[in-house]
Amino acid sequence: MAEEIADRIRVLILDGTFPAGQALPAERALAEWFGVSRGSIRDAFRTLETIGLLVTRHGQGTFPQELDVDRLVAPLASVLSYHYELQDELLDVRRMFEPAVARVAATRVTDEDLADLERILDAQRRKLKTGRSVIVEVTAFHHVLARATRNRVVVSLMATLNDLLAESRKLTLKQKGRPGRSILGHEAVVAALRHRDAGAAAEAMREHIDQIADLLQHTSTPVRP
Amino acid sequence: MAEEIADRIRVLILDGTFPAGQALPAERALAEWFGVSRGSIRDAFRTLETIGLLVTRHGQGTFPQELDVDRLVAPLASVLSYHYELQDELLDVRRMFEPAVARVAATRVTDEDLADLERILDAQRRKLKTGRSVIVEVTAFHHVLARATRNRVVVSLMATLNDLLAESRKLTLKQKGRPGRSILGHEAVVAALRHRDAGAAAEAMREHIDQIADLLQHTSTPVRP
DNA sequence: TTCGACCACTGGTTCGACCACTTGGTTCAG
DNA sequence: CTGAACCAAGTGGTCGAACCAGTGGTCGAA
Repeated sequence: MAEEIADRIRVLILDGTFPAGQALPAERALAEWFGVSRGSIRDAFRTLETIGLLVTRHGQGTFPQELDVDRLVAPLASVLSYHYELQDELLDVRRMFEPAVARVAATRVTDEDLADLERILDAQRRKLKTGRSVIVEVTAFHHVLARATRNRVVVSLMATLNDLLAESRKLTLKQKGRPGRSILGHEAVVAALRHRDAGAAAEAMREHIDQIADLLQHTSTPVRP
Repeated sequence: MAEEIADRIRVLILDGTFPAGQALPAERALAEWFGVSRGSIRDAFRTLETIGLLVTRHGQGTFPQELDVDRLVAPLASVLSYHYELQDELLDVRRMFEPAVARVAATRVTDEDLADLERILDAQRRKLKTGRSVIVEVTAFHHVLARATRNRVVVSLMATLNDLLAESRKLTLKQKGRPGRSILGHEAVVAALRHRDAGAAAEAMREHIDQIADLLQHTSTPVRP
């Protein structure tokens, strides 16, 4: 079966027989090697491609892909984003998760991280004055915060949550006075980080998320596109 | 391209044109309908299959799959499990996440959940007396706890973490006196849940995880297989 | 009615051919 | 010698036809 081929190729990639950056044998060669048809090889390649283990380049070959945690959760995001009934649960998760992230970030944050966060807040303030959307800044803020934990899995999970919550953000950030309140929450978090105060950071983030959750609860559910 | 076909089919599934439980048109029919070859349809099917949106049954047809969050993160787990250097970071994540899970679980736990938890602890105690491995019970404990949050995303994330941490569990649970201490932590959590005491539940879980982290820190890193 | 053979579907696989793209060498005009 | 244009070989992308292998219904004989 093609599934078995996929498994065998996966093992060969992960054990280093096929190093990243170097093209795999051609589809035709692999077909002959495994004693199956080229179609089966292609089926296997499609599977490995969608889980982010391979990338094919027309005319050049098929290449093993470096581990990229972000890409691994991307399919999750793409599918879940169609299921709006999960949005509440995702916010729930974020409410459980982000205060802890802020707490850890406070113990590991670097001056560079703080500078980045300040820059983001500055940009956010400028956009607020002209009434432009601050979704980009809000998302970036949470990303840098996750990065400050020095934990790749945290960064990845946060990226997923950010993607999935983009929809609800569009909603909350449109509301009167909401963007202003959002930046207050962020500023409180940054202040806590600057003092490396883990408890205060977690508390500030908790309040921030609670505010958002509160707003969402008082908002009609988003219309389907 | 096959990728475009996959997108179009995905939309048709998610908007209900192809309801779950009812077979899609045959590959040959879809090929003609979209004006592409059967191979391209099959390529698209493989992609949609690996992200858990389709399931094919030989001789019967191809069926849209009900949303199953577990299946969505399964590829993540399968790949990450090959990268042992992420284990520390994963424990880190768990330490951020599980106390919050326990906190929320305390507010939503049902009597059935509590009964299940008690049953698991009983089994764990029995196995302890005979010195058998309690990995299954430990894993089940965290699963039921996640279930008690009534949040499918939490259950899914916890399942992933559980899978990924199975390796390190084998290590810690082998140590002298460790299984006994593990059940003490679990009992404290259940006691807090029984009183619907969110703060105590979170605190108990925090202590429990800290103990595990402590043990892992004093343990040589696992050998690569 | 019951059972078995058959048939019409389904996906699974194979093969051969051609197209599209990339690369690197070759050729030829300057 | 230089540079541009060309060409050929290799790659993945696509196509079509054929056959294999399961599934479920139909039909007919017992």
